[in-house]
Amino acid sequence: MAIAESAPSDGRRLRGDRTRRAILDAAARLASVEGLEGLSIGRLADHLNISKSGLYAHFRSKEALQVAAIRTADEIYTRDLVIPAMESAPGRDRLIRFCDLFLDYIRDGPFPGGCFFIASTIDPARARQPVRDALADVQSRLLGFFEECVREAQRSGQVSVQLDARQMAFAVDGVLVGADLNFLLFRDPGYLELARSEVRRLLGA
Amino acid sequence: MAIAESAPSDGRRLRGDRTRRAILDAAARLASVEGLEGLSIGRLADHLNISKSGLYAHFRSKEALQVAAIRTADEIYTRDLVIPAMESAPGRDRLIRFCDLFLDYIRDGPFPGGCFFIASTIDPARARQPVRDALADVQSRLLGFFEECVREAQRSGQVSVQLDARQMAFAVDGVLVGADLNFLLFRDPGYLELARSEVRRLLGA
DNA sequence: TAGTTTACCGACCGATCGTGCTATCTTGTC
DNA sequence: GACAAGATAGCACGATCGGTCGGTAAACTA
Repeated sequence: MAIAESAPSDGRRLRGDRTRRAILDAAARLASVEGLEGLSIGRLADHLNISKSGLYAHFRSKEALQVAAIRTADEIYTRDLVIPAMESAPGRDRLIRFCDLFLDYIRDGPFPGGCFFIASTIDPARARQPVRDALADVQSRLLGFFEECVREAQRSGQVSVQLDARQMAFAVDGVLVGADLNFLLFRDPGYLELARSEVRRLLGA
Repeated sequence: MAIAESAPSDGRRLRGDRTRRAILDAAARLASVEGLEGLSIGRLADHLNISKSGLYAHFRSKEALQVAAIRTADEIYTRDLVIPAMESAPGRDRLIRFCDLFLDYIRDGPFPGGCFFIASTIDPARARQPVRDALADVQSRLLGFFEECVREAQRSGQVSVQLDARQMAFAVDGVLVGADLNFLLFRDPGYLELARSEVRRLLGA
């Protein structure tokens, strides 16, 4: 719904949609390395072998491109991490599965600069409000997902009800963020394994 | 040792040293917002009311400025966080004290963009090797400090010896990084309090 | 076939980037 | 007072930034 709403018979729009998708995929990948602000229109166009003005025909401003890239990254993470994690049982298993997938994704996923959202969250001090809002929205939903997993795990007795579910969700988020940053800095996958152990320890598994 | 090694009687060098220090302080502050790469010589000079070339006379390249800014930030953190934390008893108390000081620093400290090093660690994908190395060195020492605190806490029986000290240090680092990022994104000090509780919970206090 | 819509391009704009070169002050030594 | 050293400024460079404009080719509609 977000991107394609044209008549499928129109070859012009089909071509445009394909281009737009290619731009957004590349933008999300590049932004994980350069950050959302550091992402430059010129370099992005070069990388796609199209002209800057051709790219600009699809997004009226850099800000519009940034917001669309955030939505694209969100869709990619949902497709590759959230939905597969949903196949695991609700609660602890699901949360651990998500974390494992995320840690794999840092090393082998399509984002060469580590997690797209962590790279983008640093920039927002400079970013304009719509960009900040889009990022905050994604992060809210992520923390909510974690918290719901913890609550479900508490309902089923896997995790002590003494623990604050919100705080546990925050702790898990911290482990993943720490893994991303330390792996980026040291290029040492050991931190990903450390994170894997720590998530299990946190959840008493 | 790092900066001033001139004869204290020479007014010329005194003036230069004062300027250099002012540049580095402002650079560290600005870099916490813009990142080390996003930090621009022109804006930095404007902010200090000096000319770009006047600034450039002190640092032969942007890279040299970046590395010097990292060293400066390191000194600031050592002065304001590490040394005060050293007044607390070794082990758990010292680590908790450091974390509390760090979380206060995010909100009220001299770095308006949150922790300087977290903001800078995102960029290094783009950064040149000397910059990466300087950042990795600081982070190594931080994790080492955490780990030593945990080990000492284990020696004195405050923390179970069953736990992996390296993993605990990593977990504490993750909580602090998560607090910084979530506070930056949501501008909600609640995440700092959440981090405070979580550090205590991790260390069994 | 004529006219319209859409995708895309080349050329260009003003601003800013990092970085040099050449003065010009100020402060020191003799 | 002559001279050197160091701090700082003025100016300009090539490159790149985000962004605009007029135009062309292709695809659709009538």
